[in-house]
Amino acid sequence: MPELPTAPALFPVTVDVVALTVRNDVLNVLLITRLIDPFRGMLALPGGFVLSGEDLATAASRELAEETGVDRVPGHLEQLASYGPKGRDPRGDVLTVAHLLLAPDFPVLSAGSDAEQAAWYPVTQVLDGGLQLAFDHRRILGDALERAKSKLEYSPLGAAFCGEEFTIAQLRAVYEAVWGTRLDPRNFHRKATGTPGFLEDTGRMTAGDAGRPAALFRLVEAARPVAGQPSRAVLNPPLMRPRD
Amino acid sequence: MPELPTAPALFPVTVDVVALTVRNDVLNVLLITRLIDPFRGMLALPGGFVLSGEDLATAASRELAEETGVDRVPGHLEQLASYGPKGRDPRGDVLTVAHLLLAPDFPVLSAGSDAEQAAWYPVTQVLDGGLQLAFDHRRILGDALERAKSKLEYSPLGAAFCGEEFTIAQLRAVYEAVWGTRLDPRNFHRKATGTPGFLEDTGRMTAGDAGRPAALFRLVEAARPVAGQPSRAVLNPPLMRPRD
DNA sequence: TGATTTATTGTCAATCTGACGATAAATACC
DNA sequence: GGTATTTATCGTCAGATTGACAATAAATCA
Repeated sequence: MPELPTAPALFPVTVDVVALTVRNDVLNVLLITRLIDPFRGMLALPGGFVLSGEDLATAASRELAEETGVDRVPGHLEQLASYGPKGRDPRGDVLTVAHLLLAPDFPVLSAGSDAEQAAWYPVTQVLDGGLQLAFDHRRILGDALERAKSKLEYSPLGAAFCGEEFTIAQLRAVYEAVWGTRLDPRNFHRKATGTPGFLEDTGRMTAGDAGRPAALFRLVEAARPVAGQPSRAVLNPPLMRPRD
Repeated sequence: MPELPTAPALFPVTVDVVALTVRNDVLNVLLITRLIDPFRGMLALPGGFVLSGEDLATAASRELAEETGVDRVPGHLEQLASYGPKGRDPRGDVLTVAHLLLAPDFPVLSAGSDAEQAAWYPVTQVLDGGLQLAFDHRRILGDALERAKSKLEYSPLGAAFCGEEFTIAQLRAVYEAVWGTRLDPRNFHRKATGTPGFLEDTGRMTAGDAGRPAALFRLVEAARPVAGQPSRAVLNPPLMRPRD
């Protein structure tokens, strides 16, 4: 990074949040309906401008709070990627730093008539179906989905979609929803419980549901991801392990 | 992303490039010596301001070209992460979008006396040893190294450090340098050549080196990463595979 | 009281992995 | 030239992992 040449170009910077959750065994994304131009009336990712003196993670959680009413980050928030600044906003060059939130299903603010209404939408409806998104948000959602899929492969972040305590079946439903596949319950159980440093039996059980009660697990403390930071691989062996 | 409120804050945006290569079996990073304040005389990552009308990837490759003299991107360039804008530049809030370049060893411009001199430095000297970096570049380098390490685990990007054609031993040297470990040559050979869709035998052999000549391989066309885009996992099986 | 549903434990063959022996094919040394 | 050395490559074998699927456990449902 060299000196200020004459005067460097200045850009408005926004954060956008791709909030994903699993509802009714289907992956959902949180979208708001835009009330003003450009793209008025269209669906968009929640987000907004970074304020001066503010950090990216701060801005992302602030915008999430403003547009959904949550009082604190309800899951795992990490940076996804940055887009722009060229040619993604009709008003001019705007850089956006997209973030990814993996969270249990949480209620969104039922805002008044003049606020931007946030709501959950099935991801497939947006990516395959006819739902249009503002700006380049469709591409961002696509990248977010890719990231989420691969995160499940080699990190314990699947648990971020569950609450504090969860059953193996609930965890499996997350994998099935994100990957869009079915998994063998018996093999999944073996792998999930057999992976060292992943799950911890709470000793408690579910009750009241149909079928045999299930044991409740929680994420091992050390496996819990640090907010905003990349999470260490836990589930998968590398290409090859060191000999020493 | 809502409307322009009153007037959104504007930020200078820079790109920084963490260029990694393997020289003499050791992972090296490209650094420049700063000629002006702040941090004059200190080592820093190559980078600079994003110009108006420019995209991030464009800016990154332009800055790399300006500071090293390469005429085109000499390896795999992808976005790493964004940092700031708060509290990382004494002159004020500056957002930087860090990029990661994985490339074969390439010569850097021997600039005149008034240009910023770029040179390769062993990564361990920076992270463990006494070398200080300007701004938050030490943290960025640390993140880049983490990313590079994990990329090798589940993507074919190790080959990005090699030239067009390479031997299995050269590829293994990459893994050993990035991971800082030793790998069993026989098992590595088996895994590398046995992974479908990874390597392709060119039919040609090395000659002149000590020992038995080695077969030359190249990356399978379909496995070649798209510049700037995340690369599909190739080497490792996922946590669990779809049943259907 | 079954019938049904869901959870959990096993079993077994195929594959993969890690440790390491043996052989192949070049250069290096004398 | 002949042998030592170096590096590449192929094989072997036991243990771990995976995928397919049987069997059992423990609840609700009808």
